[in-house]
Amino acid sequence: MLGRIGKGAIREVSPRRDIIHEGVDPGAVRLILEGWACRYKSLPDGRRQTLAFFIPGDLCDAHVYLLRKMDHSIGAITHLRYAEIGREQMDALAARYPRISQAISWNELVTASIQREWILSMGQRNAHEHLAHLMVELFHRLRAVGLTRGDTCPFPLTQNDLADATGMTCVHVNRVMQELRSDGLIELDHRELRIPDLRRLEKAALFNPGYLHLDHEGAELETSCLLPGKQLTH
Amino acid sequence: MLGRIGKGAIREVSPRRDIIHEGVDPGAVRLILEGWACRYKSLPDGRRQTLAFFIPGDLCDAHVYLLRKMDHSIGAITHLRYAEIGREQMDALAARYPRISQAISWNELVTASIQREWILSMGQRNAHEHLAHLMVELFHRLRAVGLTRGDTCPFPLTQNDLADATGMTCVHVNRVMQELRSDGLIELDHRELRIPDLRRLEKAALFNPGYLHLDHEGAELETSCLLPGKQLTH
DNA sequence: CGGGTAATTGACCCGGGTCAACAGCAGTGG
DNA sequence: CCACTGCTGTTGACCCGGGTCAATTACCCG
Repeated sequence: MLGRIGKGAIREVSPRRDIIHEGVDPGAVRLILEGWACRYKSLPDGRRQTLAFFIPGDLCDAHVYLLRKMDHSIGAITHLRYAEIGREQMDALAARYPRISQAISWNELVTASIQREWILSMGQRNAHEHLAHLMVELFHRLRAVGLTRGDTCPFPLTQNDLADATGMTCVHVNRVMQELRSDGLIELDHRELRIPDLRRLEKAALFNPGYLHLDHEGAELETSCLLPGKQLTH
Repeated sequence: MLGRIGKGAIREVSPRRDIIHEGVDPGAVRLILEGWACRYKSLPDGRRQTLAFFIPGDLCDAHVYLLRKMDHSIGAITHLRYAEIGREQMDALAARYPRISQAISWNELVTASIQREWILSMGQRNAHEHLAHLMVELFHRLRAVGLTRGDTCPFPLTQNDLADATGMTCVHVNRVMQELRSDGLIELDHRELRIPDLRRLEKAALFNPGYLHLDHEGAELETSCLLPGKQLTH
């Protein structure tokens, strides 16, 4: 039923297009249905930092509409399909289906937790650990919404995207990725990532799954339940 | 009246003590009444990263009680006085005073926004810009809760604290701070920070105040309204 | 075939890390 | 009063992870 409510405001954008820009009034919440996007900020001189990646099932800032101005931008990485849910609609949904409101709060908490782990990565992990960590994180998140097949998952990020996200140069990303490959930790081909031995990559990344809170009692509450094909039992 | 409700659970800890540790069940929300604290994470080999600083009026993760386990720790920096507000109490408050619930949501959003700005700092700002930015941010936040006097504010952080927060070495923090001082951008003495020319420091920090959302229509909704001496008009 | 994006490589450089010693205090216990 | 300890700040010498610059090589895709 959620699907139907949202259907009035389904939008699509092409790769590398912004869907909302810093400084404007957010107005609505966005739910990613298909494709990847990213949240980013930039400095006046052009330096740019990716703050988060969004995959299907992710909500772009459920509560931002409380704020007057976006403090960051959101851009499509691949071709993107998303639902735009207006403020009133959102409030109505929350009031009507308490589980949705719960799911959203939970989603926000996990998002914040991921942001914190990114700060840890940027401050303390070296380039190898950082990139490895990023890939492990994305693999787990993709798996949670059923977008992996065995030990492989889609991976549309360019080395430039990885550079923006880690604060490194794409030249250095390239060199480190080559080492990860030659160490047999990852295989990357045609935008498909294969992780032959997840445990080994996790160890190399100093990965501790706790921050993703995948074990939560309300795991089935994930906003992925808003994705098409799922039913809310209310 | 808030004050009274909280009064049953006012606690104190000495400097450098943890008030809650990664892995445990949070159970309650904490409201800082006096002193500074920090949120931090560490890697198994001891590398440590500060994720946020808390000053009076700050709420430590209003919604964390939805999660089973803390994914980070919170430690006192100075002597600290805080209120512990249990889950039921929190829910009761939120139900009774809608403005409080609003204030909390707003606080969470700002906290997340600050985390994002930190990622930007870590990834794109150099050491000078990063440290300058951190000081400007803290100054603004302290001013918003009335803890500045003119161009000065308390500043209990050691160079080690700054190193943990910025991902630099305390040796390098030292050198950069000396340059900021010799450039006349800051004066720091006896844990008191003076910023002779805020605009100039902000420029050096590439500071853009938007992310703090200080101009929000509900600025008076800040959780600082939970601090003693303030009345809720409901 | 041409143009554009993404990946790769090499040579060189620099911001910031590492290691180690030392100075200034405040507290503390004798 | 003083020796001792521990924390914070400071300094110097040296090193390295990762950045910079620039050229080259795949790939698409129309």
